[in-house]
Amino acid sequence: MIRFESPKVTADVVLFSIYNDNLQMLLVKRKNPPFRGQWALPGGFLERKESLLAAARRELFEETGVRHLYLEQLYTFGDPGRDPRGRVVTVAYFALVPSPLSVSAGSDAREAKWWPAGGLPKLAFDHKRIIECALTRLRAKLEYTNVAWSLLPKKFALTDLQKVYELVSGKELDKRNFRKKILSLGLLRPLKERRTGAHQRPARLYAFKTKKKVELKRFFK
Amino acid sequence: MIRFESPKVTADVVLFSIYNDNLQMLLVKRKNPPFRGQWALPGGFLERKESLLAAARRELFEETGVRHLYLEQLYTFGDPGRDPRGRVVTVAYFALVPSPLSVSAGSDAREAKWWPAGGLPKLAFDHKRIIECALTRLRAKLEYTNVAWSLLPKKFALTDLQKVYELVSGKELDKRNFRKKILSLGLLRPLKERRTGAHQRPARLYAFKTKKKVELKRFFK
DNA sequence: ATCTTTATTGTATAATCAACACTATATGAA
DNA sequence: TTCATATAGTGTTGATTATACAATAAAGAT
Repeated sequence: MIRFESPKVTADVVLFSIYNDNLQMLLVKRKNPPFRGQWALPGGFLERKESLLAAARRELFEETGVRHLYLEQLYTFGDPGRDPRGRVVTVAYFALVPSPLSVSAGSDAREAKWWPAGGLPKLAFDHKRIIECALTRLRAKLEYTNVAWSLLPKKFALTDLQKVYELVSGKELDKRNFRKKILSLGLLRPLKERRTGAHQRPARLYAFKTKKKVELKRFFK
Repeated sequence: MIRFESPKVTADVVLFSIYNDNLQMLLVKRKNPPFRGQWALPGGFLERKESLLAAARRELFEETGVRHLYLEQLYTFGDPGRDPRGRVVTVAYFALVPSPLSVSAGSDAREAKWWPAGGLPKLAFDHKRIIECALTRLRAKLEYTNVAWSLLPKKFALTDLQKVYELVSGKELDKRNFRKKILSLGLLRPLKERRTGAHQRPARLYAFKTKKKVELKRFFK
């Protein structure tokens, strides 16, 4: 029934974060051919007795040192010819970490770097397509789930949350309507604490009541 | 970099249709071990130089003779131990065909049969889980896309469309509100034709203006 | 005090959703 | 030809939700 040597299977991860007023993505520089020296998604081959999710988690940890994050399967890419070494089927994952995140310390020696979603370098393999797929998914999930909240730290101001929505969707939102809607969901707990900055009124901080995934009614517009 | 013999990759398909007042799914009886004689999803190993989508399409055609249908990637299952023969990664697809569909003529000699979603037999491998995943996807997509329309023939009455929504979602819908909403989308073209039945007023038939996938606002409730 | 910067709050209008019941038109039987 | 039956078709009202829009509050720096 098996008609040829099996494809190789990899797990690759599209990791998003927000800092510097930008939606950013983590890429690593390839140290081996093919595409040596080019930027690519972190990822690698599935190990024996390892689930796909575990492989994604392991690869990400090796590159970034990050262990706890939002991680879900994105899509599987398996067109013949997408890897010059031979048949490779890639199960892509989609991940979110709160900003700010220092990512320098990968145990893997590869260079890892955050890139703004708007200004990515030339990418190895079909990784451009995978990233487009991830961006589409992120924007879509923003509308009907609370995943975007994984991009924030434990304590945050409502303005921060609004910023996440604006940066990901690329649309400006009305502050009053945003706050009304978010608060009406009843998923945020206001904290005693405030955050103060230079020359401004201090902002009240909030925390999520739950870390669980929630399905919302379609969100904005 | 490759540490062990590669996993095998299969494409399996969860095919839905509606007839007999039921949401039905196509299963095939396995003629070889493992799970010989048990029911399973149609599918099989990826061929050389064949894309994942092409593999799903080919497997489905071999089992059912169906060529034109709605087909999208569902999810990839790769836990170690899900196939007793060894490591197998399955890319599952999700398919819809209009009813009624005669499916008897698979070129493959395997027995194929439609089963109502509510009364499935014991299934081989982890196919029960895959089917649950597909049902969840179908119900979700019903709410914010027009995919469910792939379950109808070219010409249909509004009652038929409502029936699709009711059978998939398991909820009864108000006839007046349903018709208002569907027609307000402007995606249906009323035909001259009517369909007549015994002892009843004839129903006007409609057709979809487009076959393309459309993203809708969240649909019912 | 005053200036600067960001935080916070409410209202009026429009659009959408949800609940609800009767009339219309065909067939077949009396 | 009338009647019974079965499904098709149609509007209104009240509730909820979405949108548009601008002034005041609190802190730090000078």
